[in-house]
Amino acid sequence: MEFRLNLANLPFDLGHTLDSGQAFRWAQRGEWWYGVLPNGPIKVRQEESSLICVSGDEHLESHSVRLYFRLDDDLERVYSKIMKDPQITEAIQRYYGLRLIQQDVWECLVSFVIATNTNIPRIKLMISNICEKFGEKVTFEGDQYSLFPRPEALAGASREELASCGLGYRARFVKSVAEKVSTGNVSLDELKLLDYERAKEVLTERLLGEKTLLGIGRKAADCILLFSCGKDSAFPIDVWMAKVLAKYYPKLFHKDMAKRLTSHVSKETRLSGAAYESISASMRDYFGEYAGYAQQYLFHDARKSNLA
DNA sequence: AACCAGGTGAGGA
DNA sequence: TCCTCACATGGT
Repeated sequence: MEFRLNLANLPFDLGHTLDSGQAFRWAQRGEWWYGVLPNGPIKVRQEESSLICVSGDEHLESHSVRLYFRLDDDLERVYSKIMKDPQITEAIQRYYGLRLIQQDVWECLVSFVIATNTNIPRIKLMISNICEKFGEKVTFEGDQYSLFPRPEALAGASREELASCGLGYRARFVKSVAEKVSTGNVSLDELKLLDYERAKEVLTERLLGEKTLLGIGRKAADCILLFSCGKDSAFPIDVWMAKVLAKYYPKLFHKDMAKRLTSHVSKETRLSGAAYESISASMRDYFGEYAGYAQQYLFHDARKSNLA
């Protein structure tokens, strides 16, 4: 299956989008980016005004790819809404065409459970390992690829098997969420229908003092909602974003919150739950309905410029 | 050899 | 509710 999507006048930069740390299974080989969508492997390449897509999946429709890369988002409109200051304006200019993408919710959820307290190269390695060990195999252009493992496959894995993928202490969290999802204890389909606050409650809820989804805290929940559930106002705060906020946006916060941020950056203290939510809400107020887009530009810019 | 990485859960004041 | 600590692993 091969088709090309018309990008005429659409701001879109495939490279910036796939290199921005929101999805972990894309790899650049030559002029192509290779990835695996829920239904199979695909390779994509950008020309001046079109996106060329090649997949072994005969049922893959161009519509699915449009949705995945969110090509129907009016990026100029997004820019006009979030361009509030020189910092974000510069990031937009540098990474013009970077888009949020709409990932599969289950894959995104597991990815950001794995993404805690580690770095992006190792996140990619761990995810690649579990796909190879537990994912269904598919052939594309003579090479073997692995689909992302279904919930049942990871629920059925032993903690040792998962740990052997390099997950470390995350193994028990991954097994736990896989069990909750595969038994239907938690429904991921409903998340897109709920508003941001309610969806975040579902992901982070405690029943009788016990967490339903182990390994998903405030930050992971925000990433999942932003990258797979269309909650564009979600504003995840990780160590990079804390640095950005402390350095360029301290005036947006009350003195005590600004201090907590700098103290958090220098590892003296951690952000309390209330502090995280307060700061994140301030950024939602500041950037508006597309605050998550702003976050992604600032995050990518901070990483690429190796912000101190 | 400490320290860091897209943090989180558990336990106690 | 907040603070503190442990946690697997691989790279500097």
